[in-house]
Amino acid sequence: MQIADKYAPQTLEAKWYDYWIEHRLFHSEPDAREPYTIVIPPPNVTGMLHMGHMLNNTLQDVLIRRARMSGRNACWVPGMDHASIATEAKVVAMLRERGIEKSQLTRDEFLRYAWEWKEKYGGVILQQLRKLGASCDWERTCFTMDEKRTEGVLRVFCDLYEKGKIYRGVRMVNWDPAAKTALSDEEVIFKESHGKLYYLRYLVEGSDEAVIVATTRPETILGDTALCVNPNDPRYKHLAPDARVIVPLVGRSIPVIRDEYVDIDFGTGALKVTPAHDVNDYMLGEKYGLETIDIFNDDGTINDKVGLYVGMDRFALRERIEGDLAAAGLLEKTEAYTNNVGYSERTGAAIEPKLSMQWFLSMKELAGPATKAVLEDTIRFVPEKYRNTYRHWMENIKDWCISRQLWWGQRIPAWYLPKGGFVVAPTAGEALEKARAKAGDASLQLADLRQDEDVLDTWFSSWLWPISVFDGIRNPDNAEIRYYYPTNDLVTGPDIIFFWVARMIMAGYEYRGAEPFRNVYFTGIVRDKIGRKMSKQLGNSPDPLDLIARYGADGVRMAMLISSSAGNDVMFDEALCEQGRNFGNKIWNAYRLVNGWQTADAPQSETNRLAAAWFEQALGRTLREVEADFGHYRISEAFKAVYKLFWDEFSGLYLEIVKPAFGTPIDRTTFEATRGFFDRLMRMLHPFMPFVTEEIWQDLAPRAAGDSICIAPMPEPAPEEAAMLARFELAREAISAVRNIRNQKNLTQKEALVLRVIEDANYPAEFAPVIAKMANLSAIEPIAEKDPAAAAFLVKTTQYFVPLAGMLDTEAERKKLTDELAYYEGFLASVRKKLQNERFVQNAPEKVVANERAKEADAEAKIAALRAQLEALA
RNA sequence: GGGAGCUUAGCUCAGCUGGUUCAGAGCGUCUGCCUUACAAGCAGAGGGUCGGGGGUUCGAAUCCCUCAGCUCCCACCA
Repeated sequence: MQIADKYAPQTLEAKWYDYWIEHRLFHSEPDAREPYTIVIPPPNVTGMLHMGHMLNNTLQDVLIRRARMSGRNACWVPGMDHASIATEAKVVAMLRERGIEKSQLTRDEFLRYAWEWKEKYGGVILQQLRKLGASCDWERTCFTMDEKRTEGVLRVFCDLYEKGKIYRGVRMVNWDPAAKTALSDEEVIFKESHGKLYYLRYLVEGSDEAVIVATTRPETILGDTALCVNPNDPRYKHLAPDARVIVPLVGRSIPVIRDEYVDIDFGTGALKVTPAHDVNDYMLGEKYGLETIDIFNDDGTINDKVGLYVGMDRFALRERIEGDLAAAGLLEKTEAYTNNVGYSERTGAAIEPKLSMQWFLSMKELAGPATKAVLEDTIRFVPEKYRNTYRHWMENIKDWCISRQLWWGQRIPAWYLPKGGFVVAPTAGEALEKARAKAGDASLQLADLRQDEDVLDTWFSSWLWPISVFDGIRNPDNAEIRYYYPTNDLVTGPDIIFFWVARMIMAGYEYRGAEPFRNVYFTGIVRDKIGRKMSKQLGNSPDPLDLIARYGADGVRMAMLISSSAGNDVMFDEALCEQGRNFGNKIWNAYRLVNGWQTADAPQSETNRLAAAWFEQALGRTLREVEADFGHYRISEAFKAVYKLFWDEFSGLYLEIVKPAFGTPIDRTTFEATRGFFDRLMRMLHPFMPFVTEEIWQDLAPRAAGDSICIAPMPEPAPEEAAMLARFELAREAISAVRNIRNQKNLTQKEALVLRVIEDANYPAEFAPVIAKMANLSAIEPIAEKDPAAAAFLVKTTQYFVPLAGMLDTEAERKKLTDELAYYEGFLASVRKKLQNERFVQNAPEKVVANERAKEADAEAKIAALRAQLEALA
C-alpha cells in the first residue's frame, strides 16, 4: 500500500472505526477465555460529550483494548441513563416551546412526547463516543429504562419491599420547588449564601414584653407553632411555664417551649419553631406534639392555609414581609449573615424542607457487606484515599428517599385499594391478584385500583447496572451474568461515589452475593489550564468533537492520558492535543522512512546487528515497565514510557543508527527486524492511540480480511540483558558529548570529526561503530596518552578526545576541567566521609556500602583522569 | 464543626519499600541547524534550599511533629 505523505488523522480515523464495527471486533460472547469486563458509567440520555467523558472513556478504552490484546475476552458494555429529572425538564421545556404545558397533558400523553424526544434527540453521546474510538460492544447497548432493565427494577423494588427494607411514610424531605419533586440527600448541594438575619418581635401574651427571635427565613413565620428557648437561659427564666407569644403579623398565639437543643449563644437564644419547614423544628414538633402548618404549595408559593400573602413566591415574600414587619414595628433589626443553603443538583432551585409522603429504602443492613468489601480490599479503590470517604459515608448512612414526583421514570409498582391499604407487585396482573386476596373481594377489577403516581429515583435503576446489563436480575442464572460478573474495572468520577459506586456495591452483594467490580479507578475533574472547573456558564470547556476534528481522536486521547494520574484533577490545555497530534505525525513519518527503504541481499553490518540487539532490550525493558504501571493503574506513566520508547529510543536512536545513506539500500535482515519492531511498537501503542496504529499495522504486512491490530497479541519482552543496556548508555553519553562539543565550537553536523580514546573497562568498544555513525566521526582512534590539542571529556572513567587543531580555547578547556575536578573532589569527600562513619558501615545494608565503595573508586579514577587532562593541557 | 488530600524547575506533574551521581520528565525559554522521514522536526543549554521550622535515622523530597497556604468531601445550628 502507498501510504499518504501527510498524517491526516481525520480521514483514517473514520475509516478504521467503520472497519472495526463491520467486523464486529468489539463484540464479545462468553467463551473459554478469561473475561475482562467494564460497564460504562451510563451517560444521561440528554447528555452531550464533554471533557469529563473524554477523560473517563479514554481510560476505559485503554484498559479494555489492552485486555483484548492480552488474551482476555474483553467486553465493554455501553448504555444510557434515563435521568428522570434532567430529561423531564428537557421535555417540559421542549413542550413549552411548542406552547404546551405539562399540566394540560395526561401522564400517557406526556410520556409519549418524552419517548418521542428520547428517540429523536437522546443518546447523541453514544454516537460521539465512537469518534473517540471507544471500543464498546454496541450490540449490547442498554438503557436504564428499556424493557428488561425496567422489569428488573420493579422486581427489585418488590423484593426489597417484601424483605421489609422498603417502606412508605411521611418524612421531612428535600423538596425541589422547580421540579416539584422530592430529592435524596445526595442530590442537594450546599452553597454558602449571603443573606440577612432578621430579628423579629414576638409579643408575650398578657404583657407588654416581647421576645426577640433571630431568623434567616422571616417568611416562615406563617407556619410558626411554637417558640423555643433553652431552659438554662437566664434571659427567659422569668417567663411563666405556660407563657404564650403572638406570631408577628399572623397574630396566632403559640406556646413557649423549653429545650436544650437551643444554643444560648446564637442570636437571642430564642428560636421560632416551624415544624413543617425545617428539619430540626420538625423534630422539636414531634417531641412536643406541636401543630404542623405547611404553608407552601409544591412550587414554593404560599398556599391558603393561613390566608395571608396567598400565591406569593417565597423569595418575593421574604422581601415583602421585611417591609410589613418594619411597618408594624415588629422588626427589631437586620444584619448581614452568611449561611449554607441547599440547592437542587439538577434544577439549581433552593431546596425547601417539606413534609411529605415518600418511599424509602432502609440502608443500614445493605451497607454492612458493602463496607466490608472495600475495607478488606475485595474491592480496590484507586487512589486509596477514597476508602476513607466511602467508609465515613457508609457508617453514617441514612435511608434513601427513592420516590420522585415525576412522570419520566419507572412508576412505583404499588397499587392502592379502594377501601384503603395497598399492594406491591411487579405487574398490574399480579397486583390485582394480591389486591383481591387482601381485600377478600374476588370481584375487584384493575380499574378499581389506583397505581402510585410517583416514579423511582434514577439511581434506583443505575445501582443495578453491572447486574442488569447482563440480565442478571430477571435471570439470575443465565450464562452471561455467570461469565461476566463480577466485572473488573469501574472508571468513574469521585463525585458519584455515593450516588452510584456505593449503591452498586450494596446491590451487588444483595443480588449476586458478590462485588460488582474488583477495582474502582477514580478520575479527577477536568479543569482549564488556570484551574477552573470546566462549565457551560464559564464557557471554558472546549467542544471535544471540535478538538477531535482539529487534532484527531488519537491526539486528543493522548492529551487526556498524559495529564491524568488517578484521582488528581486534570489541568487541560489545548497545547496537549497539539503534542498528541505531533506524536501521531512522528509515528507516521517514522513509518514513511522505513517504508521507503530499498533492500539488498547483503550481510548485516555489525552496527546494525548491535542496534537491533540493543533495541530489542530497550523494548523489553519498556514492556516490563508498562506492565508494572498498569498493575498500579499508572496509566499516564505507562503511556509516557511507550511515548519515550518510540520517540527517543526508536526514532531518535535506533532508526538513526540503521538508516542507510540516501539512495543506498538496507540489508534485508535489518529491514525485517525494523519492520518487526514497528509491528510491536504499534501493538504497544494501540490501546492509547488506536487509529494511527491500526493504519500502519495494516500496511506493515498483508492482512486477512477482518484482521485487526485490535485483536493482535500484546508483545512479550525478551529475556533481559542489563549489562548490554548499560554499555549502550555509555556509548550514548559519548555521542552526546561529541555533539555538545560540536555545538560549542559551532562545527556543522556535516563535518566529520575524529575521536580518540584511551580504552579502559568502561569503554564500550563493541558500540564503536554506533558512536562513529551517530556522532559523525571519520575515525575512532585508540591512543595511550592524552591528546593536548583536543577537547576532552570523560564518560565514567574513559577519557575521550576530539582533536581540534587550532580551534581549542585552552582557557575555556582548563576552566571546564577545573570545575569538573572541583565537583568530583567534593563528591569524593562526601563519599569518604560516609565510609569513615562507622555507624554507616555497620548499619547500612551490604549493598549500599558496596555501592559507596564503588562510587569512591570511580571518583578516584575520574579525578586522576581529570588531573591528567589538565596536565596535558598545560 | 469533622475528615481527606495537596505544596518538587516559569507551567503541568513523576519520584513506588528512606540508600546508585536523586533532585527527574514533558511543555515553555534560550542557542545552533530548512542535515533527503518528520520545522508538527533535529542537536544542545540554562533552570529547583523538594512550602517554612523542628525531629527520628549512619542516611530524609521520601517517616514523625508543627506552622502556613491551597483544594475537596461530609455536617440541620436558627
